[in-house]
Amino acid sequence: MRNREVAELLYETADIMEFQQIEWKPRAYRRAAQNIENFGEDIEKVYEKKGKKGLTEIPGVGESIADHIAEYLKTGKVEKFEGLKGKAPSGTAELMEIRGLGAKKMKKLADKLEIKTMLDLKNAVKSHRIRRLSGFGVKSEENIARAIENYEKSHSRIPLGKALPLAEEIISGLKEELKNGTPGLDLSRIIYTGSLRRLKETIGDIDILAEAEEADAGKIMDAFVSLPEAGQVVSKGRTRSSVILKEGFAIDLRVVPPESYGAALQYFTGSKEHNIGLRNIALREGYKLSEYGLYSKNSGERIAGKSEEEIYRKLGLEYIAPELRENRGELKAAAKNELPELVDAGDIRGDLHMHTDYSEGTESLETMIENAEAMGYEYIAVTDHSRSQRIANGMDIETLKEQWKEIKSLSKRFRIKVLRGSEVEILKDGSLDYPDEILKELDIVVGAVHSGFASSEREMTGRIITALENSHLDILAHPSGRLLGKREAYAVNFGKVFEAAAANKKIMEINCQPSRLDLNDELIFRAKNYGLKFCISTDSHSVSDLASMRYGLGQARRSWLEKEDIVNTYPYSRLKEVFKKLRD
DNA sequence: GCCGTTTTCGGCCCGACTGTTTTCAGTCG
Repeated sequence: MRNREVAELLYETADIMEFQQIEWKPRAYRRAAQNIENFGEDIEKVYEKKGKKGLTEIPGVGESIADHIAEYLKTGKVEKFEGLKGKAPSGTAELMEIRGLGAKKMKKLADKLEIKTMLDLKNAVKSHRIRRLSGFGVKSEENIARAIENYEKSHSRIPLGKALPLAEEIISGLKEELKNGTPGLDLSRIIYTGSLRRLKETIGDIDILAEAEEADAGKIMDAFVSLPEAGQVVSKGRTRSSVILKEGFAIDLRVVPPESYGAALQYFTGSKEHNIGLRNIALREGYKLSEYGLYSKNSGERIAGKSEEEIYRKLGLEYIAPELRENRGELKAAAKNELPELVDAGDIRGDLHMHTDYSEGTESLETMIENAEAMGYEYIAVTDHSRSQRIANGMDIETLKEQWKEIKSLSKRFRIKVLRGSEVEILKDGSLDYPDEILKELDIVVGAVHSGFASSEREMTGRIITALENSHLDILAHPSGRLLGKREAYAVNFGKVFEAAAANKKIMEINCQPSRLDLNDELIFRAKNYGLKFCISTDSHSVSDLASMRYGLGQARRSWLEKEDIVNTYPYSRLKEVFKKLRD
C-alpha cells in the first residue's frame, strides 16, 4: 500500500509551493493528499487496474495530479517536483512543521538569513539573529526556540489509548476545580472534541470545549492554565487558551456561550474535510455556518447553534456520529437517510480474546471470569497462548487440559458462559500449533502470527491463507501485526487474505489493545466489502484491559460497522451457530 | 489545480490570537 507515501509526496510539494507563494495550488495538493491517505484501496492497484482514469475518480485528483501520481508510481519520482525542490530550501517541509512558522515567515528567514534546514534555524536562534529581522522580535525568537523544542519532543502523535484517559483526567480535574465557586455553570458541557472525539487511532493534540456565559469564561481559563498537569502556557485569551502538558502534549481549551455550544462542538470535532463539505452544503442551502451557529446568508438571522443535532437537521441531514465525520461519503449518505446504524457499546455481549496467568496474563482464570461477569457480559472466551509461544508461557497440552477442568468447575459458580479457547500460533508453514484432536475440543480457536515478521509478502500471505483454510480455525487475531509507532504491518496481500477468509467463513478480529488497533479502520472498511464478519476483542492481559473494548469499538464505528457485522454482539444462542462446534 | 442541480470560469471556510509593522499580517485550526 503506497497511499501514505504518495500523500506524503503531495504534502511536501504543497509546502514547497506555499513557500514560493503560489496561490491555491497548495490547497488543491493537500486536499488530494488527504483523500489519497484516507482512500480505502491501494492506489497502486487502482492505477494498475484502471489507469489514470481510476486515479481521477479519487476526489480532489484531477488530470494534472493524476499524471504526477502515475509518473511517480512508474519511475519513483516526478520531474516537475524535482524542479520545484530546487526553488525552496531543502528543509522546507520539516521547517513548516514548526508551530508559528508558515510560508511567509519561512521565506523571509530563507532570504535574509539563509535558513534552509532545522539546524540553520537552531543556530540562528542561538546567535539571536532572528530578533533583529524586521517583522520578528525577541518574543518571536523565543517562541521559535520553544516550538523547536516541542517539535523535537513530541511531533509523533499520541495513541488513542493514551489520549482518551488523559483527556478524561484533565476534564474531571477541571470540573473538580470549577465545582466550587462557579454555581450555575453546566459542568456536563465540558467535552473533548477534535480527532479524539472521532476516536482516531492516534491524536495530534487534545481539544476541549466548554460552555459558559461570558462572565464565567475567565474562571474556566484560570482553572485550566493552573491545572497541576499543565506545564507551559502557550496562550491565554477570553475564548481560547492553549497549554503544553508536563508530559509534552498540547491541549487547547475553547469557551463558547450556550447558544453556540452545538455549533462549536460540531466545528471543533471536525474533521476539517467534513466541515468544509458541511459548509458548502450550508452555502448551497442559503446559510452560513461557523463555530458560532448556522445563520441565514441574507438576513443574518440565527437558525441553529445550541446543539449539533439541530444543525444537521436544519441542513437536511441525518445526525452524523463523530466517528463518521471524515468526508468519506457520510454527508451524501446522511442526505439520503442512508447512514449505517452504528454498533454501540451496549450491543457488546462478550469478549472473545483474553489471557490468564495460565500463559502471559497477570490474573487468575477466576478473577477474569468474575470481572467479565461484573461487566454484564453474557460470555467470554479464555484464549491463552499455545505451546510454541514459549516467550509468552504458551501452554502444553496437559496444562491446557487442566485449564479445561478448572473452567468446568468454575462455570458452576458463575452465570456467564466461559468458552474454552486458545490463541493458537499460526506456524511458519501455516499449520496450527496443536494437533487436530485438541483443536476440535476447543470451543474457539483464535489464530495469530507472532513470528517471522520479515517474511516476504508471498510467504506471509500463503501462511495466513493456509491457516484460514484450516477448518479448526475460527478467528484471525490482529491480522496485520502492526504495533502503533513501533512496527509496521507485515508484508501481506490483504485482498487475498480477505478473499480466503470470506470463502472459509472466518471472523476477522478487531484487536482493542491501544498499541495494536488491528485491523485498523481502513482495513476493516475494506474487509467488510468482502462480506466478512468481525469480532471486537480486548486481548486482555489483566482486568483493567477489559475496559479497552471502547478503542476497538471506535475503530469499528469509524469503519461504518453495524451490530450485525460483529459476532460478539450476538446472543449466545446465535453465537453457537457461528462457531458450530460450540456445545452447551 | 480542482470543481460544478448556481458555474467549463471564477471561485476556493473563516474567525481568534499573537506580536509587531501603531492598524494589521501571519498563522492556526
